[in-house]
Amino acid sequence: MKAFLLDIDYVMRKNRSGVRLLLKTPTGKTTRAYDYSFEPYFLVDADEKKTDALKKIAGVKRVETTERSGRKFLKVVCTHPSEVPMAASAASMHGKTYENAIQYVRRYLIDRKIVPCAPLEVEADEEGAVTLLRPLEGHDEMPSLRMASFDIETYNPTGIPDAKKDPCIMIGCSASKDVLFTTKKYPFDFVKTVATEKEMLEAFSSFIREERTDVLCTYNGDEFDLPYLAERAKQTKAQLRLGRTKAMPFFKRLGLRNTSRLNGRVHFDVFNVVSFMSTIGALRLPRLSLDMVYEEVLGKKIEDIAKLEIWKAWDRGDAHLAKYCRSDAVSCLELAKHFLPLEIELARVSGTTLHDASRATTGQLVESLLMRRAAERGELIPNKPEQAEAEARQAAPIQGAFVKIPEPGIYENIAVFDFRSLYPSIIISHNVDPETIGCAEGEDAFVSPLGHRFCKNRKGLIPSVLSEVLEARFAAKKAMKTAEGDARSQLDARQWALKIVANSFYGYLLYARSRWYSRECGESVTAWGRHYIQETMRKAEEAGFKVLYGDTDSIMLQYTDEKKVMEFQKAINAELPEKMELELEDIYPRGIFVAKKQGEKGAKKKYALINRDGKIKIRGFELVRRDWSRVARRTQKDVLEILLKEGDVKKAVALVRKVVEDLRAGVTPMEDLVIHTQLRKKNYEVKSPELGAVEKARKAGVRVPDNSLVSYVITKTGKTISEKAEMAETAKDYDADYYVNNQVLPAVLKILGAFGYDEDGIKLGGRQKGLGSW
DNA sequence: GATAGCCGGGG
DNA sequence: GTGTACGGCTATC
Repeated sequence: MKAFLLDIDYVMRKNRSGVRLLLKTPTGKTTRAYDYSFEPYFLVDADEKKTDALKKIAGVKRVETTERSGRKFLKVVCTHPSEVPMAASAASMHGKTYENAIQYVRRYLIDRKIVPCAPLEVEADEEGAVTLLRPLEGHDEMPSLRMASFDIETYNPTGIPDAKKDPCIMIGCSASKDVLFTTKKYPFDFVKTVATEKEMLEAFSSFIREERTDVLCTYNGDEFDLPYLAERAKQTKAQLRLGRTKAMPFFKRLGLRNTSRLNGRVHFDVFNVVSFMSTIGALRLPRLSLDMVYEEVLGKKIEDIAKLEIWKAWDRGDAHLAKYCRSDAVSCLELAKHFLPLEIELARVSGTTLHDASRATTGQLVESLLMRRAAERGELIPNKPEQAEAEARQAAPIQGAFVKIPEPGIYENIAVFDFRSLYPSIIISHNVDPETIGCAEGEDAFVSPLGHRFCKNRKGLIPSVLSEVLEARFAAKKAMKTAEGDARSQLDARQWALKIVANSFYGYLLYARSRWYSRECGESVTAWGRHYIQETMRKAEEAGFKVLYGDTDSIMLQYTDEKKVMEFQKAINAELPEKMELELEDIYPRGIFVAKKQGEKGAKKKYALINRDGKIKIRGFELVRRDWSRVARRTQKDVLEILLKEGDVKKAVALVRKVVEDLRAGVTPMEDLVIHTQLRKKNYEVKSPELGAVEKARKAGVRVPDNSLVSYVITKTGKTISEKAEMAETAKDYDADYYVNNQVLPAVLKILGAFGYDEDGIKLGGRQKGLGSW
């Protein structure tokens, strides 16, 4: 039969080790298969004479010879995966050990050439034991998966929920239908009322089973919902059977995070995906809360409730709570559906399971792919570095990219160029690889600006795999042009996944825990990068452009004649090595560059541009922070818009003055003045404003838990700021001076400082020192 | 400006 | 369970 691998785990049955495959057939059936035929092993770099000594090590079943990278190694086969670490450690006295720190399941996937989420041919006997398993060609789409999501609410009046004592009060689910399990009655069809918490956990488990869920989605279920429910099940003696067996959720540490796995279903934690998107810059948000992410990604608002009000709403029997809980489950499922195609493609590109791919860092994705390809090429997979080595690598930074610092100010007619995939194209064009470096003098080589020599005669693993990735992306983008509907969106997800992986290779060369770390390769890449961008800038100046700014792989030029822009691009591309290309990103009628700090000269990485469609592109500015009042945030945004759309600095200053006047006149609405800060344990020597506000509230008998998100206003009463701070609900007036001097002015000075304005200048409306022509 | 230490998401 | 792994921001000197 044809099938797709949804998940795989290790099993031991009748003292035999093997893997359990979770498979999805094209007809939509989800099924299981077992394979006990794969033996764990590791390699030793030692002479055959050591065979007998190695055989005597506990757990060793057999010793064979094998070849890697054209050299002989001893292959030590163990009976069980769990014996490998001890056996490898014992074997290390006979020779250096390799490929011993590769998880059994991963080794299985590599050696059997099985790619998760990609088509396979499987044959199994009646008991599910695999008799044939091989990969099939092609990029067939995964059959559609049955998805469900859930979100829990807890009763925690004393602060952060404690699963040992605070009960779970609601479980909202979204699948083929929305159902909410709780112990109170609510006037909604989607609510299922049960008698006890125990019954709630069990009814929820049944629901997930009845839905025959393949992918169970959560938002931070790895660290919150699933461990919490597991503990509640323990406390209430409930059967929490969320998998396809009787087993409880399975918890495991993955680096510094916990993961929660289910038996026979994929636990898809959307928060992991979202934080990954945030770290690669595909999602730019100051906070990754479910409501903010939902609004940013899908453009829809969520039912909202203050977290601290949940227990009160429960006590009151407020029906709003049920709606809120459901909407969290619904939005979680929608986000999961939005990101799943990309994660499936990342799993296919990297060769890791959906579970692992959706929790992987970029380095892990690249490493998985390289390990696979190295094995296919018969090359030795290098070891991970020892702790000391990793620390030494981390402590030795290399010279990075070139940045041309711009003159702060406002500019018109800007053409922005980017080198397409600069670092990947440098790696490929110059055969940058830890194995090709160090080419002998006289041999044909690419020589980096730092003098490192990369042999041309054999193509390295890294450039080979990277060109394969870029070519696959090119093919996917080409196929997209004629594809429609689902096929098109699958191709789009695929090209995006390939882009993410391609862009991670350079970082992987310098990642401290990389198996293929090479400082020399990394610094050669940036050196070539600096060379190409500087050469291009020099040529731009020769061609009569003003080079405003440049950073790593992008160049911003000010032009007088638009026709020259395309001519310049053509001329540059004619001289670049094959695979390298300068692209015109966009034309911007206006842009501003801002100094990093007041007084600091440069404006590194801090700019805002507006294109011909009026779309604003902002880089490097502090994102909207919750601990700024709305009046400060809004004024900053308005100033930026006036500058970009109208190019009128005076008008921007006038707007700020109006805001200042309103504040002084006391007509600014109170809700624009609220500052939100998370209450944290602090030393009481320096009292923070939020702590001042909380202490006052507590004195008045209001219960404010530790770690609350506190909303306060700075009032007129008191001497210090913390004395003046008062909870937003009870604040009657506000301190205009504070809002002018500590909120609005600092926010706008980040921008207007670039135009020579200082605090007094804005207040008085006059221009300051050395202004340009605007 | 360096560096140590904290925190994310969840209720 | 062959593995024990992050990175950005802030406070503080």
